[in-house]
Amino acid sequence: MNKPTLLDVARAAGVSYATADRVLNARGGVAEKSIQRVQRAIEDLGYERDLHAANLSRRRTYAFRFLVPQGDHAFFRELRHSLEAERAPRRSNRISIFVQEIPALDPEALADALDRIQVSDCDCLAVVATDAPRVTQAITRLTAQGMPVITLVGDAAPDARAAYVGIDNVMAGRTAGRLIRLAHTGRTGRILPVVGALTARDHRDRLDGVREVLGEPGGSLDLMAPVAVQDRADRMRVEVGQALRAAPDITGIYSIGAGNRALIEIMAQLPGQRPFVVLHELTPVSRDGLERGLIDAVIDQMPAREIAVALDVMKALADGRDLATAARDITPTIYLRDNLPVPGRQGDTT
Amino acid sequence: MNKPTLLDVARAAGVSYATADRVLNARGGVAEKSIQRVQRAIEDLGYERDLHAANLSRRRTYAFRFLVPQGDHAFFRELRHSLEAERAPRRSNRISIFVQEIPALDPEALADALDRIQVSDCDCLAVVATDAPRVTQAITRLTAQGMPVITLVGDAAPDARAAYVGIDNVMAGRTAGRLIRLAHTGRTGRILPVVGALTARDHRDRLDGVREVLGEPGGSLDLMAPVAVQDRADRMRVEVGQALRAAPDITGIYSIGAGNRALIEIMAQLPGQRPFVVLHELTPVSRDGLERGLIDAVIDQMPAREIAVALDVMKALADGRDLATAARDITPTIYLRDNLPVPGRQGDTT
DNA sequence: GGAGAATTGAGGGACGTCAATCATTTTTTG
DNA sequence: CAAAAAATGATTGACGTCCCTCAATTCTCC
Repeated sequence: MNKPTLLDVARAAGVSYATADRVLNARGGVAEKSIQRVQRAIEDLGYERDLHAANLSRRRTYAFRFLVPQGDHAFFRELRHSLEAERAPRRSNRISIFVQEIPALDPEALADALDRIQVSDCDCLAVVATDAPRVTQAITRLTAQGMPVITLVGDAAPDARAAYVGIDNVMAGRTAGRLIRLAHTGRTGRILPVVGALTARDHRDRLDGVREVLGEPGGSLDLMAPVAVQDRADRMRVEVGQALRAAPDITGIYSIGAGNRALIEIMAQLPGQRPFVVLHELTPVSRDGLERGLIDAVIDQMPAREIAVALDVMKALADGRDLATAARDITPTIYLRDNLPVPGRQGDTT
Repeated sequence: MNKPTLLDVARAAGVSYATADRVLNARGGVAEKSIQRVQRAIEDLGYERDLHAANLSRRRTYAFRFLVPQGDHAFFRELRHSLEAERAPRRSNRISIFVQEIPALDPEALADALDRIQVSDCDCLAVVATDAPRVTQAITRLTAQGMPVITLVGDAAPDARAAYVGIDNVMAGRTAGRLIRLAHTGRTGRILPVVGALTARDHRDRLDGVREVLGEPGGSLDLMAPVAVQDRADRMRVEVGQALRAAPDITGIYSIGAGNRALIEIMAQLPGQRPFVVLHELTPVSRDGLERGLIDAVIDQMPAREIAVALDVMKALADGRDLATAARDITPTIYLRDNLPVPGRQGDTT
């Protein structure tokens, strides 16, 4: 009735505990036919090793390291905050979380940090990656040396990293595009895309996505040339203000990056019917914008959930478990003013 | 450096292991000043009991029971499927899941089932509740007898149950309303709400939600009287077909319950510009409708996530942990054709 | 100061696994 | 067939906790 133990397996296989243990842990020195019998017994009894007892016995702990960008951008601040929030509950599951902050938007600095990582430093590494040659190379090295590496939020080295946890930015852009189309049902319009910089892969992907959807047949929307604001509110204020004066017939704005505080302020001051606005990341600022009706939709990648999923995936990797059983799908989530989560915690697990 | 053990605590407190153990597990027979010193040491060292070792030692297993409605409605089928999917991974964490199917839409049958549950049957109970007096009474009894009860998907006995895991249906209705408003930017329209039955609390809530939003100032949408189709596709086909013939100027349909296969078929056959359609629950049928562009948005309560969250909450309750640390917020999620999750698993944890 | 009660210490046997050691049995090989 | 090699069995002490017993110490109160 109860879960079978390894002793049950040994008895069922007609071998000693020691032999069953040798098979289970692949210690070698076991005759082929004994291996068969033990595996047969494991099958028959539905034996599963008690991971907790095993970890207890071998004093195993899990050391997981995260390389995340520095800086005060709301998204990464939230990401780091979620990591801190997971620290205590995970700790009681023998998981230690190490967070290392890396200069943002600097592939070389990231590669340097990756190069300094030793296999002995941790059991699994998660890195907010930028797809640069040296980064790919460093990830490949770590993987080759036996350390599982996952990419978080941004992907790189798709052949080497064990998994990517994050949204598909083309999908996110398409989702924004769909919302914009919805809001233009039965009318034409001009849409202004605002990016941080077109050199950023994620921004290009989102732009591609929105372009795909707006270009679908049946639409009559004019996607303007993107304005780049370096993720800065001051640039946003200037550039978007200028664009709106130059083209007062703008009916929609898709802000792909950061600096949205200024965008929301502009909307607050705009006389008459404001354009339809979609932007990314649920932050205190964007939440406030939604609640005050100054913007229409926020596309969020749920950083807390990303961290939770990343930790689950890392645990699975460290245990040598099959990744298929770990959910790692993160879908861009749409927030309108009516389905905002309660400000507290959401998406974490224990 | 390593996590302190109870032996470390005992030493730090200047007492024996036995005394520290007596304090930790409140076995009594300890002098007040010793209690103080041990608690002090626990604080100082940041000691946390190793739950896995403790469970191992006391052979603790968790028995969680779920009362879910029978029937082949896609949502509950998905809910039951998610429960099955969680069975194996949870089992290896000493959690046994028992699922008991209850006649759907039958508060009396549910109350009967609840009445038959003994405290010894399980460590925590999750029930898809209907807010009926006998149900409330049964939940109150179980709680009083010391079994934590949570409500799932549907709430009842808010004073007695330990937590509710599920979406806020008013919020879901509001979200639908917001989407409908978005899709009617700059134009007027008539919206047809379709419910299963107005006796169902969740349907009423959703209807209230959509009414709230459509009634907000600045709108010019006419919310028609709801049509009831008993969650059945055949009724849906008849009723909605009739409504569309009677009022060809319908510009939006909000389907609050089930039977959407027929709704999608109707949309496929409609000549010209079809109405804007929002419905609930991501199922193979609704997913297909989205992908084929026959409907516009699906509001989903993410059953897999609900189950995962419910299990986490139940574990926390069974361990006597603080519920605050368990995320239990489920927000209605919006799916458009562009942010559909990969059909496989999503939202589960291990 | 002494009896009785309260408190404390010491220890042991679980729980299921790991990672050893050492002795014994079986198989292989020349 | 004997010696060497391979395989197996038996056993042990962790890991951190629970739960129990028994004895020793300290305290309380008359």
